[in-house]
Amino acid sequence: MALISDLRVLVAECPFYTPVMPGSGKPMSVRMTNFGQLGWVTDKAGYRYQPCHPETGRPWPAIPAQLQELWEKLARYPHPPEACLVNHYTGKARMGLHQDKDEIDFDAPVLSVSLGDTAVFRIGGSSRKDPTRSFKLQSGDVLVMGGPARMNFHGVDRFIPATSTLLSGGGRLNLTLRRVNLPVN
DNA sequence: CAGTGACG
DNA sequence: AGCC
Repeated sequence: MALISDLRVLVAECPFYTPVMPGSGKPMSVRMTNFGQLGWVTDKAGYRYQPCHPETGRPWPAIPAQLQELWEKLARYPHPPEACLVNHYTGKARMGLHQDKDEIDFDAPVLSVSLGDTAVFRIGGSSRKDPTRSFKLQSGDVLVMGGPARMNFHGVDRFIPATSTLLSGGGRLNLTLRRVNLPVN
């Protein structure tokens, strides 16, 4: 897969870092980096989108063309993504139920690409108390959260080790393409 | 309070 | 959309 070799090169320029929770500074279990004009970051000060890597200070590299094309095909949204959050799951990494709500444009979908080990994904409704269900997300699966599902709570319970050989070190990579700001035109 | 948390 |  050509995307994987691209990703290796890009991640070398914008290394994964360990994000921490606002206020508490508690480290999250996933490691993160971003591509695109804007990247989602979290630190003691809060959640936000910013143009540069919090540790290197360099701008995030561009979103790979292959991912841009995937957005064009599947997002059904007439403007390009501005951000690609890259989450790396290793060991006991998980992601609790949350909403993606730090964007301004809620009309654009969030498009997620799973790579590497299979994830046990969980999704509920737009209210925290809505019932949830879980299903597996395999390497190569693309999930579009758009329309009424845009604000659904979702997370990753765990990943299942050794279910893919795509990533040399094992683990799971999740790429989420997002639009952040409202389009100007 | 917490919390992209634990639990579902 | 939030609301333990």
